[in-house]
Amino acid sequence: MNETIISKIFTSNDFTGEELERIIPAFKRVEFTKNDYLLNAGKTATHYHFVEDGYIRSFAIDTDGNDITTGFYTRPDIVIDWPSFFLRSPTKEYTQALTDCVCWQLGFEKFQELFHSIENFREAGRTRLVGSYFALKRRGIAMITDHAKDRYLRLIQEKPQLLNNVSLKHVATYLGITDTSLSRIRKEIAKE
Amino acid sequence: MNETIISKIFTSNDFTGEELERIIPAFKRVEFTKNDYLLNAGKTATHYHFVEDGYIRSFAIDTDGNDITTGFYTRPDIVIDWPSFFLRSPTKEYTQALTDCVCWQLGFEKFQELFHSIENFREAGRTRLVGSYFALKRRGIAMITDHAKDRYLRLIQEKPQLLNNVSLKHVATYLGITDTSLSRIRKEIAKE
DNA sequence: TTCATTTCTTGTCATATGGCAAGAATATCC
DNA sequence: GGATATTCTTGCCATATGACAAGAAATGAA
Repeated sequence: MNETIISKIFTSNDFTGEELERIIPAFKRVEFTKNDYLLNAGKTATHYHFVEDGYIRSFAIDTDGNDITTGFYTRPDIVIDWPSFFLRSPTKEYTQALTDCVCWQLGFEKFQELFHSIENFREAGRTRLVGSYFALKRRGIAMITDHAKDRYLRLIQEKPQLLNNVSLKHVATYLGITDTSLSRIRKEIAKE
Repeated sequence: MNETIISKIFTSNDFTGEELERIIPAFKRVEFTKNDYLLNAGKTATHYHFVEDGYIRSFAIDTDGNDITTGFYTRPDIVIDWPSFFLRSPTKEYTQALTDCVCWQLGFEKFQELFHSIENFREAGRTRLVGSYFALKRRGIAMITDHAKDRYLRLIQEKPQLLNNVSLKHVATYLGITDTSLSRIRKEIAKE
């Protein structure tokens, strides 16, 4: 039993020993170098990953050609393009390593095999997807009701190490503002 | 074979005749009166609905007590609180009829039965959920990159009849602005 | 190290949107 | 049908954020 992030995510709380013996070895360790793309717009996701180490972001290009960060991922997050992976269709988002990363990867075929034969695995997947849906909804409401400063403060509270590892311009687009505004917000917070 | 919205959603393109004979009668016709709640915050969703007629919205109450519309639904949309229904957990959103409505309802037990025994049904459900996820993501990006005016124009293009059936203050919160601003945007568009 | 590139900060000014309040229009209820 | 409540519009002013540009700082490459 190796002490990877996978064995912390799939535990005997939720799975039988036999199930774990099938699930855990199905994941393959992969490394990414800073700026590598895990997935490109136009391609169909054939794998998903759990982050063991490092920082990853997903982003979209809007109609004016601007790069908008849609998510940051770090240990022990899942990095998955749900629509692309499940609908077997080309994605419109990019997924990119922001630092050197270690991930654990699962391909679609093995996923299908586990999904169809292990009910607990199926349930865990559905739970995760619905959890992502919920998080997205919360984020949407925060975009409407909170000021950028509040969203920033919440982000650094939830992912304190993020700022040491990713550039502010990516944080800014994630928050829905420009890098200029973020710089001013940070200055204002520093003064307090 | 009655000509309901259900028999337009579940067709022989995606299901066998036998499957349809099990699925279609599982839905129950229900009516809601304007302002009825289909689901209240704090409760767990025990059903979901397809809209045959009328307008429905979902909304959340933010930390300052403001009512924020998170979605509008009309024929042939599905009205479902994904996290609550699938995770069997209390929702934080309200779902409310904005006009008198006719819907087709499916309860959790029958859903489970169909979900576990009909693979096509399972696939259709997953597709729908992932589609909702994708729509939410698009909306999030639009919130960041588009001006309220653009979001408004897109909304009336996608749901032209909406404005005849729901109040502008709900449209405003859905767009992420105040009713005052929406009023000015409409005035400006009218001038053009 | 040195040069080039990228990122971050700061200034000035423009603009989208909000807050509040008052009146007008509309819908609702008995 | 008339009273009441709700919704919508409009005016005034405040503010959060953007656009652009220039310089400072940090990072990366040779």
